[in-house]
Amino acid sequence: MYSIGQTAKLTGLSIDTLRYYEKIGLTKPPVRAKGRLRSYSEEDVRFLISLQCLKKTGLTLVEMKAFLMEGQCYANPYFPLSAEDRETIESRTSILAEHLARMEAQYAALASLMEQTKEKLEVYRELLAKEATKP
Amino acid sequence: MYSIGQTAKLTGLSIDTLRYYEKIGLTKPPVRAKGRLRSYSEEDVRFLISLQCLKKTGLTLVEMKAFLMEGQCYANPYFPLSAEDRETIESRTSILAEHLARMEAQYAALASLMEQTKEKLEVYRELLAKEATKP
DNA sequence: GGTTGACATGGAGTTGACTCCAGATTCTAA
DNA sequence: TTAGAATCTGGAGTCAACTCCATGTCAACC
Repeated sequence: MYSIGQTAKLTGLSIDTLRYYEKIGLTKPPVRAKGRLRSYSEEDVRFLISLQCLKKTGLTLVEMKAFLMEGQCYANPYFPLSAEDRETIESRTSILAEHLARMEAQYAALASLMEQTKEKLEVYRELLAKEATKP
Repeated sequence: MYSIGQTAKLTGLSIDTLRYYEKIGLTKPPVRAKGRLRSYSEEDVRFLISLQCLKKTGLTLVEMKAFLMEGQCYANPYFPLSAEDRETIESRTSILAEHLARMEAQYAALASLMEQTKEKLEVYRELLAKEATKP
């Protein structure tokens, strides 16, 4: 179990941010050591790290919250779904599918930008190379 | 030439955002029709669209501004560099290289997230398929 | 010739995501 | 036992990036 300070260091999030995420309900309140101090588990830490990955794909905190609530199983795809009814499964599927589509669009845009950037870099590098071999 | 309203529709940016970008110096002031009304060219529109692509790669407006100023050649890689001195070329090269590295990291993170999401989707779809074939 | 609609300006307000602060509590080391 | 460090709470402040507002100009249509 980690203190809030250790958790901040492990995840790269600030102490304030950890408390903020808890306040807005993005993370569940962690256990309290001695009934007072927040105490984060290994799993909590992994979860916080995966949150940052999701964030990088451009989701807002509110979207992430909705995403995680709807698909509780994000952490564990083998979450007991058999008890869920068909509609719930379909809803989760469509949320994931939409999110995937957005990520794919972003992926394609990134790829094209990277390609352009590489070409420009090449032009510069050639220029520098030519300069270097001048008399 | 397009009015600010038409430009907003074409680019997906709001009228206020177009004026805001101009105010902070991210875009150059467009020609004024009848000395009063902003009038955007095809090229202005293309530029605005490419700004949005850059933005999606996670650059802030300030970074984008610096990026575009430093490497004026972003729009045209064959910009007359011969007149520039070696240091300027090196500076542009390193800005582009750093930006490329960031994009590559983001690209890898996205790929891994997409992979995970696809796996989860697969699990759900199988569940739905099984349900469908039940007695 | 009056109303409508698009656009202008300067400045204020909003939103999301933190970040900081004051004052209190508790444990730890000198 | 007192000073320091880490944490607590509730609430205020900040920053980027818009977004809205009041008021004014102009051209066009009825």
